[in-house]
Amino acid sequence: MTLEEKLYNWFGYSSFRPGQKEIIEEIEKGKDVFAMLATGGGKSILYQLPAFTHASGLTLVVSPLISLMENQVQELKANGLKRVTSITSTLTFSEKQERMARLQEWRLLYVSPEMLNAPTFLERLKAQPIHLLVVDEAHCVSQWGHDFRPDYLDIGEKRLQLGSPPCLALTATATPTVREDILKHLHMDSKRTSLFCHSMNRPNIGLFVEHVQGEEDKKSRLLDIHSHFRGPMMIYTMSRMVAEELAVWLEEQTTVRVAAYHGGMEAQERLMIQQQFINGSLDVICCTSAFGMGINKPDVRCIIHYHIPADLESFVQEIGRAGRDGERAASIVLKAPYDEDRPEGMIYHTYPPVETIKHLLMMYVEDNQTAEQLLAAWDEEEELYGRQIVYALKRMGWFDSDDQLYTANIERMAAHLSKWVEERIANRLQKLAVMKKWLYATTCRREMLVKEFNETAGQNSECCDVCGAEWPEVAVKKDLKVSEKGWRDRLQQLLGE
DNA sequence: CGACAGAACCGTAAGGTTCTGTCGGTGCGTTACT
Repeated sequence: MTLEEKLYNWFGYSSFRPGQKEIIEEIEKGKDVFAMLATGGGKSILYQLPAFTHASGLTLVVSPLISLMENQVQELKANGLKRVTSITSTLTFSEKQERMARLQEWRLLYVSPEMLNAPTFLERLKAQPIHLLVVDEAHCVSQWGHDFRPDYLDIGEKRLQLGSPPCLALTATATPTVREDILKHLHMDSKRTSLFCHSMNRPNIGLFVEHVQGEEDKKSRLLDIHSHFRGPMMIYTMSRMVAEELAVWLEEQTTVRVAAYHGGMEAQERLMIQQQFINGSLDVICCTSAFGMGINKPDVRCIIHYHIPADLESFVQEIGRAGRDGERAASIVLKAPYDEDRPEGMIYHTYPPVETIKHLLMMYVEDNQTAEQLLAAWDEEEELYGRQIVYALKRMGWFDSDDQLYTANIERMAAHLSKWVEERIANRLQKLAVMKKWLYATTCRREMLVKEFNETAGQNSECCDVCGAEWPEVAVKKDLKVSEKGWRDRLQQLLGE
């Protein structure tokens, strides 16, 4: 059976999208593959097809968000592909046991890197031949792994323990440095890995940066932008509070249907807002970086950065959510003078101060605690610090087999940890510096952006403000809020006020 | 680390200056199988 026939029989598609077939062929040969494909470019079929059509074995997918896993599982099941599941913390203990007991039945299993790192789970998994290990959103290995979710850095080691199955790393955006980082941490041999890198450039998204004086200017520009674009928009801010305040303010000032979205909100509410935006019953989302992964809405016309992101990769990820339908769209950064220094505070805030490191190490010495006991002593706000430190210590090999810390040389450990923190901060400040440089670009912004990804810009229908481009004209839609309000009123009348 | 809001201070009062406290992103896991 040809690949096309398999595709039709199992998924009902009559042809592949550009680039898909070549990648699947490499996977079927058992090779390691790194694939950078534009979002919405059909990444999941790359491993789903081999997973179901291959004679035997399990395809293990490591995915960053539980909601993404659940979406995928639901979608496949709805298409009649039943031998797929996920194992996550949302399940009860017995549900987890039940799904693990049926490992040989599943063709496709979705898990988080943290779950993969759980010893009991890994032991069960080792008994099962793994046909392919997929790392979805692989940029998270580099972007989140080094401090926020350290388990990401262990996927490569777990891969070895699972008998080194072939590995497929998937992402939409990765700079050359991030790419190398991913290959290194997943133990993919760069000489023997097939690389498929489609351009990250999105020619239909115009790039604009506006240097404004302060909050008032930003807000008045928001109104201008809103009345120009009309269509669905996303507004990124750096704080949860600002996201909420902006949503309220826009609601008062305009007729737009708007909601806030950030990581501090209830999961159910987040899900609801996400769906309302996707199905068109919300026009604008004021959000933090929590919003976006897995959002595949074709007609987003404008991405506004009310605050600047801390690096260009995040920026590219975020603006990439505009214009998926190929129609004209825009990225607009509103930058006030002090904005460029804002992320710096956040970067420092992420890592434990040197005194904290020493304090933690002294606690180890005095109480002779294990890593787990020590982590339990940290309160929630400091949990991240505690985890970073414990993780760094583990990496440096300073725990014995009983999870006890070697306490021979605390001063030396503290020095090493401080150096590690300094390097992380320096690394992120460096990335921020590139972001700042881009904001002050005096030559074509697109050229500069794609150059960071080792590409050239080529033909673009929209360019940037430096090149003299204007906001793209987009089809003006009807004023949605008015009809929505009418609908609400009618419903209220039906319900008897 | 650093921006900002609000309180405290100065004092003819009013409004300006200084001080203090608060705020700042992304998510997973967490229980025990016979």
